[in-house]
Amino acid sequence: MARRRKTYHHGNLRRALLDGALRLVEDQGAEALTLRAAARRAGVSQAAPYRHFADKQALLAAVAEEGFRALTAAMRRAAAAQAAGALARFRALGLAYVEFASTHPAHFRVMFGREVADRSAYPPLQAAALETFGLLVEAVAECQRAGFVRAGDPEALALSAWSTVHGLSALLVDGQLEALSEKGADVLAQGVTETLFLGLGPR
Amino acid sequence: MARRRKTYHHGNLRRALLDGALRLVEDQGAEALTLRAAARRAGVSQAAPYRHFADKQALLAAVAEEGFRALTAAMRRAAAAQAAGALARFRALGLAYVEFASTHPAHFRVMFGREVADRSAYPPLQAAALETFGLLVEAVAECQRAGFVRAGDPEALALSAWSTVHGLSALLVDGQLEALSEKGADVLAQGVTETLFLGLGPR
DNA sequence: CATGCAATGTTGACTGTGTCAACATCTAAG
DNA sequence: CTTAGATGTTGACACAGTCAACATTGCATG
Repeated sequence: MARRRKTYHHGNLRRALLDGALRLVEDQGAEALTLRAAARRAGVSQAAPYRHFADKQALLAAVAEEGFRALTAAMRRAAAAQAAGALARFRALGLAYVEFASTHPAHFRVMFGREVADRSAYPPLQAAALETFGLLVEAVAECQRAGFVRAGDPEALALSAWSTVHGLSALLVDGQLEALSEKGADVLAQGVTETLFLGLGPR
Repeated sequence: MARRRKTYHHGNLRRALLDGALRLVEDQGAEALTLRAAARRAGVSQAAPYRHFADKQALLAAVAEEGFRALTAAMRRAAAAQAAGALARFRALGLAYVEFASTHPAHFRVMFGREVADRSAYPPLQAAALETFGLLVEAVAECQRAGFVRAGDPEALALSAWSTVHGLSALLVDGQLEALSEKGADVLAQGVTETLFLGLGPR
């Protein structure tokens, strides 16, 4: 990698930087993501990234944004694989969330961590995150119509769901459960969503 | 502050560094915590901290440990203020957890984040974290005896509770809910724990 | 009490990072 | 073509973590 390029201009440096950044995060963790390292991977000088990203945070924001897109896609895929009804689809969303987190812990951390200090400065990031949450809200509404979830503000109920799966994901990703349980992420997710659905169900 | 000290030796540099670190984190966030800044605050040279902490992670681990102790204390206090029964005490634990997080977001992030990469290298940290989780397990068991929580492995059920309150806390602390809701942390916590208790309750 | 060792601080240096200004090169619009 | 903007490069600065070499001091032991 980092092979010499022939032309002075790169051609698509922005994309190359992003790809390099994504690989750095996935392979070596968020702290390995450095502007200079990304530049090196793209075979470009240390200052070149500044033509495409205002600063390191902007690059991180882009990485986070891609993460939300990938997460949303994975959740959609998982739900689509369930023809068996609204509740099954809802559950699939939650399990996919946890699975994404445990499969891509470093990426997950960039998506939610504070490396990107002010989210509102990156509207595309915010939009991508909101779309993910939207999946949950829709699923709640659908389950309400099907009688699997009790009446109430769908957003508020979806927040319960989000908190549950996000909490488990965060604890997993941050290694907080290593000392506590041998069980795999999927088993834990099953257990936790079980309680969640009992709580969301009609009385 | 950072006043000149008279003696060559500081007297209690370790404690002073920890206090400085805590203040830095609380006042300016985790990224402001730098070994050099902590040293400055203690009125000591840049390399002095290395006599008391192997590296930056060790200092962060100590900060995290203090955080868990403070969190545990706050939860105990909140539960003790509820004479009204097992379920009320359990709820108080959860609300105190979320309140701690939203009151000390930066500290909370150090406690759970990955700045401290390998927790198992810091047994006191792990112990402090385990004690916090222990509060939840005990509360679950107590609630089971009182008939407020269904039968089942207390640890597994406590993990549901932990996931829920931790998830909400993480989302709050990371600013993920700012674009979503005007409600205060306490209101959100009420709503989320409501669903949680419905899910944990006897069928 | 003297002394010498281990603990504790200090200095100065090295590497790596984010960032910027000044400069070089290329691309495409007129 | 020409030339202005876009895109890369070089060199520098400040600051961080960390280490080796050195200075100072408190304390246990003789």
